[in-house]
Amino acid sequence: MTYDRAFFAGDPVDVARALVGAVLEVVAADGVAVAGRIVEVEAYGGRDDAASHAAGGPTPRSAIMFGPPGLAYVYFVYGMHHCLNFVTGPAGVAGAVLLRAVEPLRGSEAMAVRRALPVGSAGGDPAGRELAGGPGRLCQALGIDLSWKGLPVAARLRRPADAPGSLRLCAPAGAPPRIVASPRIGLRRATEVPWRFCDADSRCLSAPAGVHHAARSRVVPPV
DNA sequence: ATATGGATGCAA
DNA sequence: TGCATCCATATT
Repeated sequence: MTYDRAFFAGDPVDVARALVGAVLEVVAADGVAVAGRIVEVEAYGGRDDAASHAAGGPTPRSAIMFGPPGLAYVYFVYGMHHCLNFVTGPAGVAGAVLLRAVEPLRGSEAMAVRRALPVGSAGGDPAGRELAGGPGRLCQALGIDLSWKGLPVAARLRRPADAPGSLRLCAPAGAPPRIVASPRIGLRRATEVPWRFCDADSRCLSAPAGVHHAARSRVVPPV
């Protein structure tokens, strides 16, 4: 799997499912590099999706969702949190995938510092869920804010090394994850579509897979 | 359960 | 220009 423009040009639901298990590497503005395994995402559509920022057409905030695929869409919510999305679909068709949780792989110390959590194993959170289990936590742990909006997601390593302010995706390692689909979280509208995709075996989810909607959760085959 | 906090978008 | 809303989190 290569995470190039053609990959992101697909349907947000397909892209979301395919992203579970992928490794996200981030070099923040301060030069600190961290990496995490994507364990929870949500798909958002265009005008047809009432819960999408793109419902009702482009606005200054959501216009990027109507543009070319493979760019970061970052927005600010609740006065204190950032959320990271990847734009999907061909230009003219709005869509995005929200990154809701990653499992820390490298740089968990830096993540803990950014999250104002105790560094080291004394915190009693060995799974690291508090580091990046949740869309706002994820952005804080990875050092992502509004200035990242519009940045392309690179599929390959830039040489000799990625410059500060870069996003990169790497193919999953090991066995493919068991993926659970369930309704999206925190929405008031369009709660019926099961467009949240979680690694069923991860302990770093924002909330356990399917707890909110056990009856409407199901294991889905990989893309 | 509730306080927090600022941008966004639409109505007025 | 005002105001309800918002893809959340930490704390009680």
